[in-house]
Amino acid sequence: MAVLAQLKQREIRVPAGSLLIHEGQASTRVYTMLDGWAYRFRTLANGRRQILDFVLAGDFVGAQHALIGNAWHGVRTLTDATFCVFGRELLTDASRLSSTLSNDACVLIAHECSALEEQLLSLGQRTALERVAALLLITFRRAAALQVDRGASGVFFPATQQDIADTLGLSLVHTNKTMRRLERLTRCSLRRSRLTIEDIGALSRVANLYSDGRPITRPLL
Amino acid sequence: MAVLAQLKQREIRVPAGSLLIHEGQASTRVYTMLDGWAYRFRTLANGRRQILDFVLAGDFVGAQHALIGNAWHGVRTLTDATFCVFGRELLTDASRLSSTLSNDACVLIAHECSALEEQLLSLGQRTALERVAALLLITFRRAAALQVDRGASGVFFPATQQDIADTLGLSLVHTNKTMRRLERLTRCSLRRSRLTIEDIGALSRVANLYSDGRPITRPLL
DNA sequence: CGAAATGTTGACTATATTCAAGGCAAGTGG
DNA sequence: CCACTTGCCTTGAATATAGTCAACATTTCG
Repeated sequence: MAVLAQLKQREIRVPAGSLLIHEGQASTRVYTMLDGWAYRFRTLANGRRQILDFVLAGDFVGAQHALIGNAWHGVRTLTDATFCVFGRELLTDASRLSSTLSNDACVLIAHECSALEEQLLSLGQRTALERVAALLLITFRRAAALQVDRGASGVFFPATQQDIADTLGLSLVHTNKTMRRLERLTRCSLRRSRLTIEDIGALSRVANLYSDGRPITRPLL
Repeated sequence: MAVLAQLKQREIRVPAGSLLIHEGQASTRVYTMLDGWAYRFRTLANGRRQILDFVLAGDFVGAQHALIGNAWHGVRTLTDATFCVFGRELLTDASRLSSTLSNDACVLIAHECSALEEQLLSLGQRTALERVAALLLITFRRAAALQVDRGASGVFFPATQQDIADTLGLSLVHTNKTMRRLERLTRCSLRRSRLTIEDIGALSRVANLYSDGRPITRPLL
């Protein structure tokens, strides 16, 4: 912890819609999100965009860029957000600084891999309805875990339907129709950035999630 | 290196089609593949299978399982294969053992993340034709890098069309038709596990890859 | 209040899946 | 050596799923 505090350069506050990291950028900084929402994405030459995952408070940003040199995804904020800024030494020299720190970083990246795999399962094998259900469920769990009421009053989820479409590899129109259908089927709703789920069980059955709902424990940086 | 040799428990040789790691297994061992082909996968409750990526010589297997406790993918061999077996201390205590080792492990996992992201881009945004092209191209590059002739004579790629279909999130039939079409368009071919590419440029243009073709340098374990 | 962004719906089209049938190649046992 | 099986590849036809286009409603924000 003392080591962490020493490496911390400062906190930054950025407005909604900011490009925190460019695609292909070789970043010398690593961030952890303290507050707000963002997403990681890649864009194809023809302009189509794939959102890889959403970034919430506590998540790591820029690890790949620091470790690989330049990574091929960008990061953009969905809301105003605050980040804690570290130098890349946090990762590249972690083992020299603190053995637990270094190990924690590895574990966090491994968790990120695991989340990407679940998403891959969605895009490859799930129907549109299942994809939407899986995304809402996973997002709900993550956001709810950050709230004191554990999501009893619903959670804030600031993605537009276009964002969700780009996450799930579906068209905007089809995403819209599928969300309305899911809403009818399981009484979950996402209106005005507020996600509420009446019957988690019903949604889970539709989603066909791979991992069980066990709360994930992971280190904090 | 001395540390590595000390951690190495033994080498194992497994036949084609073996399940090296079960889905959901909490493994205490970590492997690096020395020779052969394998793939990582997850299965849905309804039986549909998503192949996450292919494992070639030099690749790490089981890092997630060792770091997270239990990870949700399995690993199965496509050919007879040999692995180098390490205890999980390789990862969990890496920083105490050697600072470069610990950092290298992080970098390898970060590369894996990056590869998953490219695959996510395929499943989410690319057409069937583009997906096949991207997979063949990436696989060709990886396999060619392991050969002395750099793939001049083609490379060995032991996946069946069903495997490829499960990798790309397509049906077997559509995969077949698309591969035939791609073969006509770019004069690449995959017959009897032998992948040859006449015109890399043509294939690249179809594939619309995100990352450029720069050879990837990464640490070896 | 008005403009711009986001959400909603229907009709039509394209892409991919499913079903079904047959082909080829490698391996097995008589 | 040859029939026979088995696994994998190939193709066409019918169907389902998702994408595109277009119009309009609603919300958000300046």
